[in-house]
Amino acid sequence: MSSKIQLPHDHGTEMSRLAASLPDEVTFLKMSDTFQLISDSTRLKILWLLCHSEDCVTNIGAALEMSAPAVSHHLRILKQSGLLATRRQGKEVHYTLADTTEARLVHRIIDATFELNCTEKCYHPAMERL
Amino acid sequence: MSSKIQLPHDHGTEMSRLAASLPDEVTFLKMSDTFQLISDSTRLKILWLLCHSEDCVTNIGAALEMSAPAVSHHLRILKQSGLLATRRQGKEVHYTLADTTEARLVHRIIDATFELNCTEKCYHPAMERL
DNA sequence: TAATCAATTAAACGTTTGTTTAATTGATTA
DNA sequence: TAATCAATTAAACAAACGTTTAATTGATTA
Repeated sequence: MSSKIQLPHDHGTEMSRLAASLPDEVTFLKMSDTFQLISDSTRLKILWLLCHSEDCVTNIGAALEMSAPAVSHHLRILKQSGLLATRRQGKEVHYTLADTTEARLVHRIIDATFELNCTEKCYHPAMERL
Repeated sequence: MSSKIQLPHDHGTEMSRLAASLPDEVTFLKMSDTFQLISDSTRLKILWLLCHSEDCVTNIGAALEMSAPAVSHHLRILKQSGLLATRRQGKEVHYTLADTTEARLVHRIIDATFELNCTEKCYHPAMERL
């Protein structure tokens, strides 16, 4: 039998059992941080592009009609969070989606949200979970 | 043949084709707004609870060990966004997940994120898409 | 109708966020 | 090495956010 937590009111719901099995604080913080990354429309656009291609800062800025510093600012946030990886190519820095579980989760969420059909190139076993 | 957008650099990527089929601004704003709702750990906890039960403000506050005004503030945001619905039960107000496509998308995202197994009770055809 | 409990609202506060402009660093090539 | 192009960093600023405390509204019941 699973444990319960005593609540002020008893409405016969699952709430007291749910409260007892609430994931811990750190998990909620990590997950809300991930959602925070895609809660800005500029970052969502950048990720939408990088889920299906890769390119330099200048091209990403041109595609979104945004200034280089503005794009760079968001790319830095996304890279620091571990969602993006970079590769220097001469004068340019090419950004790609990172090869991590978190990045694949975000990829899946974006695909589902925009109802894209992802090609085989995008397929990855860890993405099955969403 | 799909159209392209002229970019400053040509790296032979899909970027110029992607840029031409970028979803419109309003779509990105709507979707980032949805993610903004789950980018706060308190709201994520509330939604995690309400994805699988329903209850009054007092019980939700007790489950999360938070003050009534703080919980009420977030419930208002979630209700105004259309993610939650309410039902007055005497002195209490019971909150439930709304019966909308957006709410089902959020439900799916949360389940996938926390790797919950959703029971039949949670099943809904529109959720198949994620 | 007075008291009580539940929920919401309002005001205030400090914090975080995203953009802009300007300056700087990194790498290539004329 | 001087010039050029790409990218980043820094400072400044307004706007948005989440919590707290205190006051208020809504509904029930003694």
